[in-house]
Amino acid sequence: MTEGPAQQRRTSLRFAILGLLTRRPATGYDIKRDFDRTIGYAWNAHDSQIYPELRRLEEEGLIRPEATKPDGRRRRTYRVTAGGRKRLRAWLAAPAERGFQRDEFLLRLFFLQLLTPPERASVLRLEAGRLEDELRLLETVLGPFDRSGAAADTSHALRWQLAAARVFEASTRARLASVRQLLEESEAGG
Amino acid sequence: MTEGPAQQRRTSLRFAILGLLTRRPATGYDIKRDFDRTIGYAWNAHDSQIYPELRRLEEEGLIRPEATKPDGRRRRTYRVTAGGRKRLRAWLAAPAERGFQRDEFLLRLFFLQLLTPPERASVLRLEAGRLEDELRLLETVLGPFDRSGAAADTSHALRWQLAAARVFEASTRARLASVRQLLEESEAGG
DNA sequence: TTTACCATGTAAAGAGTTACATGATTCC
DNA sequence: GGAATCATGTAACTCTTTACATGGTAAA
Repeated sequence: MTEGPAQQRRTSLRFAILGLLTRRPATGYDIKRDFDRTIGYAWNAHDSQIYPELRRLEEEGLIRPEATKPDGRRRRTYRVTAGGRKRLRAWLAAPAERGFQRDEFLLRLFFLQLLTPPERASVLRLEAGRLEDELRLLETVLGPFDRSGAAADTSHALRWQLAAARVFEASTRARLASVRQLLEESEAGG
Repeated sequence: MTEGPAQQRRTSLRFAILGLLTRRPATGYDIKRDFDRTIGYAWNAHDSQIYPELRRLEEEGLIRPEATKPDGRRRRTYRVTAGGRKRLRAWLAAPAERGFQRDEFLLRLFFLQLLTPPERASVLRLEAGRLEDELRLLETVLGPFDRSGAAADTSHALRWQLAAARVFEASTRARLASVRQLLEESEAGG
């Protein structure tokens, strides 16, 4: 009973990193940028979380560093191993674990009664602005590829990346519409 | 420079708790249930997080325990203080801090290319089912009050609680529609 | 030469989850 | 008498953020 089996890491961060590494070998720095530029709307992490996770993944044999040319520059470029790919696929196919949802805006909205009408309108306007910013940012992510073309070609490697962005876009737009409607109602009758 | 000012707590948990306590005095146990029954789709916490937070809120004077009747039963019922209300209102009116979004399903979707077509369909079906469950659960939350009536009366205290649920519902439905469409495309052409 | 970008970390603390532990009351 | 519910916590661990720290390379 004193047995201490390695605790299972449940986080998605490691799988996000493994996934990005299937696209190309990369350094920790590259991975951070790839988050920002491609999948940041769904997952992201700070450098200080990425580097230790890379070390753990290496220790577990899920990734390995490329042979480094001694150019005097400190740099580790990683690749996914066969074992890493296997683990990633297993995670992708597994049902998502159910945890609590956390949504700070909805929490505020729930208690908005406690503010004055002008304060309420301000909160709603801020959220609408934030959602608009997100949609604008998403356009930059979607820019690189031709949207309709990639969507039609079902065998295209970018199809699912595009699909993820589209799902995010759709729910963000729905939310923006709801918030705008609340704002109108609030300015008219509240 | 050795000064150690109390670290600011950035979490929304304390405000969720303060908010619930504006609705009625409650024990930690009550608060847990209120989360589950009212605002759980937007914020929630385990007992083991709620009890220590209640202690901290009490220490900071934001809530206070009611005088306990000595009925032999260990129980602390809390109320919000004037200071607590003030802090809650300040948080409600403040712009939300921008952090990273985290969405495990979108992360999976982004890398779905790595699975076989039947595995992909399975992942999509699971997510559709999960979203349907969420909508069904939301109906239970919305049941207690007459929806159209509460929405029309802009001065009603429940109006904003209903609004929060409606925004959540709208974005969940949009997401479900997107996922179903991907499923159809995937079953037809993939 | 200085600014922007490339590159990698450690330390400390806060936030959240899981497992464990205890005991009273109420309803059947 | 047993099960469900009420009620409160501690310990250990994992996950995430913030602050700090360092140094190389490339372009203007």
